[in-house]
Amino acid sequence: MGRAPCCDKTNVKRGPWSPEEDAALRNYLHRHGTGGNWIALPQKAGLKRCGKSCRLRWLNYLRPDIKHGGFTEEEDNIICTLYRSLGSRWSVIASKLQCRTDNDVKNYWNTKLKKKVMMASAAAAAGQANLAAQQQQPRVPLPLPPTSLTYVVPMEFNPGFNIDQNPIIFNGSANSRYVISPPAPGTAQENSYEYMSWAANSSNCGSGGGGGGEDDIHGGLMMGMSQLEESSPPDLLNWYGFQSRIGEAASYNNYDGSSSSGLPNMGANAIEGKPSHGLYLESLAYL
DNA sequence: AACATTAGCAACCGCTCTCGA
DNA sequence: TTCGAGAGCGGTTGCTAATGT
Repeated sequence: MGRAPCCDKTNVKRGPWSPEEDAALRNYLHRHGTGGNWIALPQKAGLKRCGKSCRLRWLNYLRPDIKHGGFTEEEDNIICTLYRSLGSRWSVIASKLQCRTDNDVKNYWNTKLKKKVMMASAAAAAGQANLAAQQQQPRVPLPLPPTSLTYVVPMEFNPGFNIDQNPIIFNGSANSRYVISPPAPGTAQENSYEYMSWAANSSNCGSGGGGGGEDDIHGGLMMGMSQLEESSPPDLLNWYGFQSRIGEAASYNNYDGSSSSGLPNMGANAIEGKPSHGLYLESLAYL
């Protein structure tokens, strides 16, 4: 035998509240208060609702001292902090915020804030991994650029390379702000074709967001990326991703459809026999 | 334009807690 | 001390609007 229901479910209305019902409940509570008994309230107020439903409607929606939506950054921080220490004690968390209900806080967490926090922690974890990788291997000076290339970026030797911090390229003008943040060594993305593609298309790669995409892979050695078509001014850059070994010739497609071959410049610090990866950035405008 | 999917949120369900008889 | 009614709470559902295909 289970617990007795709080009301006769067959004789109560369920679902969304109408404006008339809201008005009836609001008027009754303004005149009489709850009287300490929500169960008896609906009958007195002339509502065909369960007492629990009335209580919920009042506490979560009709109460004059509550606000909905528009959570501020400060409220986000409070919720996150309290959630970390208390868990899903929504009523306690809501009590620390001005004019918020537990239901509102709970819904906000489940629909928005949780995702926001997860994305932030994933980004932080990736950052930590990158940092750890950088600390693990000593930073090696970038190789000298070959004549036809503005720069060579062997990620393997310089995983923290950030073109933003190398104003030698394009003097940091608005049209040439290219940032490459390689994924952590050992991850699936590291040096992968997909990553190169991402780098060429990512909004991190400059004003205009790239749009280049990638050319063919030749011999599994060399990846040529098409120029960043949408960069401004156009034809400023060629990007060539590469993956090769010292002494191994590679062929690759140029963005214009022609092909080239030869020994990729692996830089003075390349390690014999060890695969290396990177991006060439070729400045057409500055050659 | 039509349909499918997703996001947001109000409301419900059922369990636990509180308190008075 | 026990019991039961009502309140409180957190998890879940289901509806609707927005967005994507």
